[in-house]
Amino acid sequence: MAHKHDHSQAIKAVCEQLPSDELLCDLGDLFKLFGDTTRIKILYSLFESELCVCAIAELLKMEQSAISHQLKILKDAKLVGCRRSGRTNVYFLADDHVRSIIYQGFEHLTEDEEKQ
Amino acid sequence: MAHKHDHSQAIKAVCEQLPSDELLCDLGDLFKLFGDTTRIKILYSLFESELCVCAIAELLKMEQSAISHQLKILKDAKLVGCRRSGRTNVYFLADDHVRSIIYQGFEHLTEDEEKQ
DNA sequence: CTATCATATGAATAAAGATTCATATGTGAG
DNA sequence: CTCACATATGAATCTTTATTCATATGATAG
Repeated sequence: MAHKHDHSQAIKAVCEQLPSDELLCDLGDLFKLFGDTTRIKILYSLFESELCVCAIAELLKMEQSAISHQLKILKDAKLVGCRRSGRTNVYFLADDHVRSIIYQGFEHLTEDEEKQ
Repeated sequence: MAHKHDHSQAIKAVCEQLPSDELLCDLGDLFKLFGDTTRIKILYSLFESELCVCAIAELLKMEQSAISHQLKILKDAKLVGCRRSGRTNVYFLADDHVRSIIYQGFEHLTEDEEKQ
């Protein structure tokens, strides 16, 4: 064994409660999507209304290409959906979970500030 | 202007709803903490009971050093707390928000699976 | 005190990821 | 058909970040 004091009981107990490795990885991957400023801003922008790519780029003052790349990631993960309208592509939130996840994070931050 | 069709109205409206840049960055940074498999596993392990470093390392079959580094990140972000007990350091969840944030992500994933 | 266990930490390496640039695709106007 | 606009995408670059290794710190038992 690598260590001297025994916690096999504790480990065993926790181990039984722990979700599968695969689910835990998926969970990490999900939060990773929210763990980038640009993507958070994109998602937040879509809270109220759907938007086309160049509107988002203009709003965030970023290059269209950067936005497109991030939108692709969000779309692949099915956090946003996409619809053609004329020659623009309109993106929208695909899921209300996006709202609630961001909302939880928001709550955490704002409550922290109150404590200070 | 960089583009031709006009969405200044939409941009203006969204812009007013958007939280400050600083808050959005903080939000990204918060989710970044959850966006790593090791950290998610650590947090999840602490759901039921507090644990010392080497118990977590053994549980996750990872090196003590790697766990320590991640625990530092989580502690600096105040997602976990730490208490000395003899010569071991015992870590615990610092905040119920951690549970609810992870829970929301969990919900999203499991509902997705139902749809398939 | 000293030896040993538990943990922390700095530096180095490796891997992942975001942005940019150049260019391709796709669509509608004329 | 052709042009211009909107978007997508591949490759390259730059940054960030996770892990490992070596070692430092800190605490208790004897």
